[in-house]
Amino acid sequence: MNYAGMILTEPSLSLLKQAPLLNALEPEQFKALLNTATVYDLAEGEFLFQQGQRLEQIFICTEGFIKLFRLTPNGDEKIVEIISVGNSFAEAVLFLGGQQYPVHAVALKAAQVVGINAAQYQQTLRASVDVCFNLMGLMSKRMHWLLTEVDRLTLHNATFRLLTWLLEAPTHSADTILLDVPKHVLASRLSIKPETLSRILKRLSEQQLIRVEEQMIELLDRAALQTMVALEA
Amino acid sequence: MNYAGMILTEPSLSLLKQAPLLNALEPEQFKALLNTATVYDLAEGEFLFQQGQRLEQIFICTEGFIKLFRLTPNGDEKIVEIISVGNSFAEAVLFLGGQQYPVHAVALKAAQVVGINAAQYQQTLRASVDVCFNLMGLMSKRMHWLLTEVDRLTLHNATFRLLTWLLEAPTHSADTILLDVPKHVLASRLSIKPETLSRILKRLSEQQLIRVEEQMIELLDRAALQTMVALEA
DNA sequence: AAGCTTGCTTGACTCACATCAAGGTGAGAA
DNA sequence: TTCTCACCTTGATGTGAGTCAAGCAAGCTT
Repeated sequence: MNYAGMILTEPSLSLLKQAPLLNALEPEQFKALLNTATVYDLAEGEFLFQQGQRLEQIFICTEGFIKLFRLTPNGDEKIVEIISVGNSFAEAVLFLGGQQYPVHAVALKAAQVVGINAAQYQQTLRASVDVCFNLMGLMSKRMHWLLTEVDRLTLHNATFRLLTWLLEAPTHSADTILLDVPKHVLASRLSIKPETLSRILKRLSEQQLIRVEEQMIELLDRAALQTMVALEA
Repeated sequence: MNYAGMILTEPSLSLLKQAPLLNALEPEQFKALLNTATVYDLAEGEFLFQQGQRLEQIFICTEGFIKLFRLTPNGDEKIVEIISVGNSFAEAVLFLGGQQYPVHAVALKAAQVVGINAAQYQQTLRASVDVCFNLMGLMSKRMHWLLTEVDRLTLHNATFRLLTWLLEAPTHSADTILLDVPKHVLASRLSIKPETLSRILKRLSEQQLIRVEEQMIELLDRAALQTMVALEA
């Protein structure tokens, strides 16, 4: 953990400037925020913060992946979101007003995160309606995403959730998806057990719809998959 | 549908003024919004808008209940939220930017809704950071709620969802809950089938934890229910 | 090389909840 | 009164996905 102005490299800096949370700022405002920002370099598996913790910073990921998840006393874990480079999280701190934060945050692989003082960012918000609008747009997007998430969980089954994920996933080349996380993480993301994911992948393979090889999933018949989703959605 | 300034009764007006969306407004701003607002008097079962529709208004419920729900082609319905008097909805319009609205809205019983011009409200937002903060606070609360909703759906079973609902429900007197909607609506709200709800209620009754009579649910042992929830939560 | 660990797969079993189907009850209509 | 319709209940049966347990392969360590 170090002060941001000093140690951030150029690529990270330009990433920060582009982040929706910051991109409507005047250069001086941006600098001011950076001066009190802290940089966290996290090793794989290292916690950034824990559920229930009281936070004073909002975060922007500049390297690696951050996994946000919830935990039940019996140890069940549900991944709420995987934060990738350029995205912010924990903006809720701005309005939660002293309440505790609702998720855990841990680095999936080595990651770098910039923490921005929430109180100070609030001042910035108060100073600029444009920045407010940026943030509101962001929140509204997140809400919409959460809404469709609730949808998927209630209206649809595990296969459907996997299918929509597959069809929206960033393809490496044409119809090939390269998993950047182990399969059990994907499973949790989709709220299914690793065993079940394995079975579904197997079934889809037998139906000649996909081909799985290690970390790679190839969509053999994208059209067919799309109609499967369409029929049920 | 009529112009709001003319036909709104006094109680509805004061309700509007208290709504989080509007309560930071200057009196003139409030009046200006009202002048272009429209009032919808809906009969039971009447649609306010449909999923996929392009909206230009945000809404505040001043009477009755509005049910927000999603529909699949095969007719499955999932109630996303029940809006009661004093609450706003469809604020997402402000940031969705010409996209279609993600839910249906229909009156559960006779209801009155005030529709406020979204573009004009945006102007108001631009004019006042305080109003922005109000709205952001509102959105952040909703997001938090959605998050716990995803939680309940994935981490917990139907009985648990009913229990948490029971414990949070507005009690009529002491430990008596009076359902203001038919049971199958509650079922959908909890993402379970009416039959299953019926069975769960029966089981809890047999365990002497609750007593059900028509529209009334009495919590016979609130403490026991709370520990049940706590054990699993 | 032998042993451990981690991630993945597979099979047998279980269980919560859905589905299908058949009543029951009360309110309002004819 | 009787019909009908909406709402609710109950039983029989089906099924998707979780649980438990065993085993395999690849990559480590020592």
